[in-house]
Amino acid sequence: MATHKRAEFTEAEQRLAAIAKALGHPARVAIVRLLAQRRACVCGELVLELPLSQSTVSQHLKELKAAGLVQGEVDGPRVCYCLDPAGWAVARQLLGNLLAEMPTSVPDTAAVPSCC
Amino acid sequence: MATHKRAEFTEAEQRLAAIAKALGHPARVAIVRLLAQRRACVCGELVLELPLSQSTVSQHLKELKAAGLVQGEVDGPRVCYCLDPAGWAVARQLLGNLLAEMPTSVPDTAAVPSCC
DNA sequence: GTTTGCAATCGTAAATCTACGATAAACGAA
DNA sequence: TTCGTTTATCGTAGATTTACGATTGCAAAC
Repeated sequence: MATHKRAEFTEAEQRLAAIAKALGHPARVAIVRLLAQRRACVCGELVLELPLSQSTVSQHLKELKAAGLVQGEVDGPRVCYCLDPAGWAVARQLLGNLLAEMPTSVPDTAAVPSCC
Repeated sequence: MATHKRAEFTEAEQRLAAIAKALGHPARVAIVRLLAQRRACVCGELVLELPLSQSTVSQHLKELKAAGLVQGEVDGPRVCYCLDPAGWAVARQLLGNLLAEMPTSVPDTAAVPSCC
């Protein structure tokens, strides 16, 4: 039965979860890092940098695109992938909000309430 | 054949991906938010607040615990769940590092290199 | 038009995730 | 000890994810 009950949650919760999920795989973290370091479209070079096949990398890129973190533009025979600043602005916003709500350090007594 | 090639990636990449993955579901985002808002252990109250069954909530809590974001202490017949400040410190660090590397705004020309 | 090279998609397989009900375990209270 | 409450775990089912090779599609080059 599964079939996700995602619809039962907030729009913001789903958006944040989608972004987090996109970053929830080491390969995709590595990809966005590579794209950021080069500050350029790495196209198929990603395949050379990663221990994955071309089709798998393409799939990961598709997910990052779906999450709005990466853009792909056709550039002749190859495809230029860039980070999408707008998507990262949303990510920064949502993740920042979440982190701001979370306990900041161990001596924060508020995180360990009396009932414990 | 799949079986994840996670071992091929950096320790930091895997750690970050694991944290992101834990936050990659709306229910788990909702859970940590609930725990933060109450700043208390909500135990089985979470089940009342969420559109999920008790066993499913328990499973999500298990994953959050595995990611180090949540702690559970037995408190008599019930279990007290609290956010783990240490885990969130790591999350803040790793996510902060990543976000710092990413493009900050649309007019950042560096994010759209010449080859595009 | 044909070939070449790169990337997306298809098909496949195994593993994992999501979700639930049912059951078991742990604890306090009666 | 027995009962009720609370939570974890087991078993199950379907969907999704991860990964790969093979194929297709597309644009430039020949």
